Amino acid sequence: MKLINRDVDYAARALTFMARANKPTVSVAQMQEQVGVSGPFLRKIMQKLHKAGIVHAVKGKGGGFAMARNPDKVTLKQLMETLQGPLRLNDCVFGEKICQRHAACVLRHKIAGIESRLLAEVAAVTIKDLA
Amino acid sequence: MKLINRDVDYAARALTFMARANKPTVSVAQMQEQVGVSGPFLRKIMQKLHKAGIVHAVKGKGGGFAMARNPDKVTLKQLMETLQGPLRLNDCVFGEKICQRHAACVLRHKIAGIESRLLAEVAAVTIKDLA
DNA sequence: GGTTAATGATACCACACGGGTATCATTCTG
DNA sequence: CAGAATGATACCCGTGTGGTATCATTAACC
Ligand code: FES
Ligand code: FES
Repeated sequence: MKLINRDVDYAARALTFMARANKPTVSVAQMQEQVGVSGPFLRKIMQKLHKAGIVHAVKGKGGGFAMARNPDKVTLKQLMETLQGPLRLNDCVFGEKICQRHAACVLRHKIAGIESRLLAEVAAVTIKDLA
Repeated sequence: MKLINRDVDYAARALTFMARANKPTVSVAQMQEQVGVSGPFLRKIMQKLHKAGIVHAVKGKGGGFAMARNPDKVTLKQLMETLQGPLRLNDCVFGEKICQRHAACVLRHKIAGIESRLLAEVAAVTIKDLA
């Protein structure tokens, strides 16, 4: 059971790096050594962050990426949602069609509670906390 | 990100069934319809639970499985550990060898905190709660 | 305007894992 | 001995994840 995958891990590092850098833009080439990952792979991650509006990108020579919001406005939860898909820990493994117990299912109920508390926790961690 | 997988889900149902049944032993054949899973698959799960000492097994005609402890002594955490491996949400994705920052890493620190609270939650849910 | 340095967009690959089935061996009851 | 149950394995297959490669596009600088 993984809470976060590598994408999220690398993204957290890259963003932390950017937050500390305090430059207008940071290129992948400048980050890759510190982050400790190959250039192409890091680019793919940054592109996803770009699509999600977490960073903005400047193309062309001298370009790179920059944070689109303040570091304390970017949460771990957002990174997880962006890079590993929507965060539903467990809706019933069987579709609601098959499962008659859905409403009454105690296990699902318990897990829903755990889930909501977990989400609150990952939403409370920001890049600022990491930098 | 899945909190529990199907094995755990089915196991929870099967154990709940057994807890309510209150018979000396329950065979897979008796459970499979209620649990909603094929016989062979459920057997594989039960065998793992047996190895883990959560149920005991009686072979031969008239045999089956029975809970080895009281339902309030079997926790969701134990099922998860048994059926999906040890529960470390995230030790550093890179081995400790590569990662120099291990001790200082803020992200790891945050996640460790989240993890311990999550484990406490899954350890608090017992089969008795579900039955 | 051409070269170079950067991102954008895809397409692809290889491996591990999860979910599930099949098969044969073993043990107990009657 | 026959039948009913678990024990132990071995296998399969679809999907997800980590990672690479390639080409297109944009902007700066000489
Ligand atoms: S099994 Fe479907 S909700 Fe519990
Ligand atoms: S990256 Fe290794 S512990 Fe943070």
